[in-house]
Amino acid sequence: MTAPADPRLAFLEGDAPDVAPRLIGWRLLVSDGVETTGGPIIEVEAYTQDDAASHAHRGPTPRNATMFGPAGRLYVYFSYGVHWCVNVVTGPEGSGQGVLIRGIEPRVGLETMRMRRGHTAERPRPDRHLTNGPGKVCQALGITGADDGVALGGERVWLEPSERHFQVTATERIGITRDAHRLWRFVG
DNA sequence: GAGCCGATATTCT
DNA sequence: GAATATCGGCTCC
Repeated sequence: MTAPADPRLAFLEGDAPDVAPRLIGWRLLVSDGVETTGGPIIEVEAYTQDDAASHAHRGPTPRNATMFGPAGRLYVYFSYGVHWCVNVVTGPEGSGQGVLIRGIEPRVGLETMRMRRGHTAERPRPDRHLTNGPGKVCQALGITGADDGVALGGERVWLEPSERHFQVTATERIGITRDAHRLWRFVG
């Protein structure tokens, strides 16, 4: 029994390149017990084990172990020794794959996200800088390594269905060199 | 806005 | 020692 508890999330058991565009529009929400933050997913990238750009390409390590677990969990890793980035794990258990959340529309818990991102009265910045990058999404939503392996659908983090139509465009992935030709970045 | 650069955990050479 | 699924601060437009 490795399927996500929520039957609406059964599609996460598909392969990452198929799941990724379908995640566009789903509202990603995170609660710290007091404040809820999040918004619709608008930019993602797929990573598979058969993909030289993926952390899973060379097999399981302590860092990427969650990618080889059941679909519907978060894989959170520390990027460049500086930022946290979050994936939604996809595919059958034992396959190393996931969908990197590169951007959401900042909609829920705006004040909390501004505070976490350092958008203060002393240093005001436009909201468009809140969640327009994988490291920024984690900072605004309060996602850290403590969330690695957490299942979607609990009290901590969950998805809600899209409330409107998103036109999805496929492009090359960003910030990689190996297997960069694959059109596995999806923007809504 | 574009271009350069430093931060530095994890993994690989 | 080098590369990496990134970002913010800096300079110069």
